Amino acid sequence: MSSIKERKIRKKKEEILRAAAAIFAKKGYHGTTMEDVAAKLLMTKGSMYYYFKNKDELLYHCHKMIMDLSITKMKEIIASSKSATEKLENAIKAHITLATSEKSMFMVMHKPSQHFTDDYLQDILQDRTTYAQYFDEIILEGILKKEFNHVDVKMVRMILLGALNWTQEWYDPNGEKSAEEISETFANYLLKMLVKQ
Amino acid sequence: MSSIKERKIRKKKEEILRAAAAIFAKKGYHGTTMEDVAAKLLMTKGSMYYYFKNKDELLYHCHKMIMDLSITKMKEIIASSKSATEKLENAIKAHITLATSEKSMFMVMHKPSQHFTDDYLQDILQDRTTYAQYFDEIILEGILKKEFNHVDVKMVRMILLGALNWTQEWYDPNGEKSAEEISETFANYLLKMLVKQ
Amino acid sequence: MSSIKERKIRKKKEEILRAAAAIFAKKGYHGTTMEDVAAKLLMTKGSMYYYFKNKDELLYHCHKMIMDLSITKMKEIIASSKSATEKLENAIKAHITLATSEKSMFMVMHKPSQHFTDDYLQDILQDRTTYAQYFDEIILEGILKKEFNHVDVKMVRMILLGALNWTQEWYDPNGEKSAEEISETFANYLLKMLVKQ
Amino acid sequence: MSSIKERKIRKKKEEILRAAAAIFAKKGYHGTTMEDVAAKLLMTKGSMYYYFKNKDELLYHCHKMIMDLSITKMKEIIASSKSATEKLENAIKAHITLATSEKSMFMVMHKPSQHFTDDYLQDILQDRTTYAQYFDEIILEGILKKEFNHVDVKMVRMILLGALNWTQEWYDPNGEKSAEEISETFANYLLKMLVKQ
DNA sequence: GATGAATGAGGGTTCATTCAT
DNA sequence: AATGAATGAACCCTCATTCAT
Repeated sequence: MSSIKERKIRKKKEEILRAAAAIFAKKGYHGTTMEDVAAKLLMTKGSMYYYFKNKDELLYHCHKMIMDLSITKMKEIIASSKSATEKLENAIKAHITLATSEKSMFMVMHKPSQHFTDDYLQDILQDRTTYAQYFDEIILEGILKKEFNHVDVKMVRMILLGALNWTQEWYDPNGEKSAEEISETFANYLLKMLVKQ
Repeated sequence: MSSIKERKIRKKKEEILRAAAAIFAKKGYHGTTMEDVAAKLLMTKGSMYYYFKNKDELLYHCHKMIMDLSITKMKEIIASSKSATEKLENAIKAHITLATSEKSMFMVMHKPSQHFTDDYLQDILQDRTTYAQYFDEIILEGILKKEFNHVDVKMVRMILLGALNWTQEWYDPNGEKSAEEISETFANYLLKMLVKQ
Repeated sequence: MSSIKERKIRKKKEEILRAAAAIFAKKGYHGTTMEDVAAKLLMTKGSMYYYFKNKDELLYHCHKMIMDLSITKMKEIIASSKSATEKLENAIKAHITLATSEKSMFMVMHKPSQHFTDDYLQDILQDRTTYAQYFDEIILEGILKKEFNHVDVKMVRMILLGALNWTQEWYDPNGEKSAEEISETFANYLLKMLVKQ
Repeated sequence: MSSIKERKIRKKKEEILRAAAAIFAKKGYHGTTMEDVAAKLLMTKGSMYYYFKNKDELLYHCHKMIMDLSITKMKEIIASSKSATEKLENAIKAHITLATSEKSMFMVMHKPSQHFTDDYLQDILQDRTTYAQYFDEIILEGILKKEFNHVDVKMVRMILLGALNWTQEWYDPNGEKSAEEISETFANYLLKMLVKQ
């Protein structure tokens, strides 16, 4: 049970993470100063150290925040009683939804090995593997259920994730296509690689 | 006609760019120091300024080197008298070949807007647009020649480029699949989105 | 109304400016390192950037400090209800007093165009012009009131300022003549150029 | 007797000194790079080291060049069979002529103690003392010959030199007054301090 | 005599981090 | 909980100087 105090702190932490993510996304991790983040929050540099013990921690928790969301969502999808085709469609849509609605957080995740070493890195890579495996699972399920062709699971997953992650490089909230429409289109085209015609 | 001296200097510049790219790829642009690059070349920091007037210039010329190669290759492919299907296959293969054989250079190109401003950025973005247009051209040609389905050109191109660029995130020269095999597999799957069945 | 904190910071800034001026005067602007200044104040190089955002700023504020004093003093003199002769005497004395009591600051002002560009330079030159005009004003007043001969105002002003500024090149606090005496002597001789005999 | 070769070298050295002086005057000693000087002469940095063994030497010889001219001229004036008044007039004119015609060289001489140490500095200061003494000599002669009032020689000399040196701060070859006219005016006013009326 | 290339010592500046208040 | 001030380690870049060719 969390006290009001704890909730307040947690809320503040999240605010900080969002501000940090926004700036990391724009300027890159190294290009961002603690000052930048503090300024965006109308705090002072020093104050942030009360909530996060250093800059790495900021980045690490950004990763965690988004990976937690992603993995939770995938678990739901996997657990649903849908066809593999529908699951994959949903996974694609969920990924794009997250990549666009949480664009900054998502962008921050680029190249963790450039910023972390040791434990944090292991942890993050583990999350990524987990996430990838969910995709593999769906694809495999589709193959077994004869919904999908007999594809090279890993290769197909790489194509999927590549296409999906790339969205955050070009997606523009004010662009001509909404995230929703992009999702539809992507699911449509990408499934052509898989489903029997 | 270039004198021996000019050739020597050009060679040196290329050496420097390769060393820089390798380290940029590993540590990121901001995470790389001029010292790092110099050390890799057994030079002193100061000497590098004889060849490139600052760190930005190093990054910029890495971009140019790889974009020049990419665009040149694409021009060849476009100009060839092949079917659109074959052209797209070749483009996919060429992209993967470059992304894997020149992995470091390729990785360096991530997020130019985080590192450049103004003219350099415009120049780089222009190159990217040009490159993207070649893909569009092939796809369009395929549609007109009835080789491809009537797809949304931009969306398909985005899927293609996403999948292709993502390779450099996971491709491992010592991995179980060679770049060649990956190319084949990718071309195979990706074309399913396009060609009539 | 200034808080204690503000006063403290202002005091610190002034300390820094005085230290900087002392070293600029001895070694010249370019010959002075931020380290030099910091060392004199028992600070670290980095700390100084908390108060002044760069080395230029240090020099600029030295200029401002002394020009403000000079101009304020001149305004007083001009506003006083004395004869032009007395005003000029007072101006001469004031100038020498400042040039000797704030020797370092004064010396720093040499050749602003070698150190500044653009706005700062314009600002400084404007102050100088203002200061020069006060001298012209007094001389002109003297001429109109028939206290002075009908001299070429600008030339006489140049002679005056040249002689006065030069003092800081040779004045020695331990020398045989006090600043006071020098003032007297200078006023005495220089007025001979002007007053009717 | 100097060979053609020696003369050629001497000429080149003088060219270099003039170029150096011009840039020292504009940018200050520390603000000037060997590259700057070389570029102005269409040479390479390295080549200059054939003629002058380092940057200090460049500055030192600038000083010497102008001091030699100044002192030579003063010797002539002193040796002439003119009245003290005329000698002083000539000295004033000579000084201004040099300060304006060799503006750059003249400006270079500012604050030798900021740039030299030890022997070079002693040497330069000695030259300055010598030069100052010539002025003192003329003033003293004027007093003894009853042409001048019984003034404080050193003070008057300081006023004279101050006014004269200051000219190079404001003299503009395209200004409304020629160097010639300035000389006349200055001699006229400055002598008022000295000559009996 | 001239030069291209290299060097290395510094200098200005930035910034993550700390800590007393 | 917050902050102002200080620190020091790095980093980019400059430049006088050297030297083989």
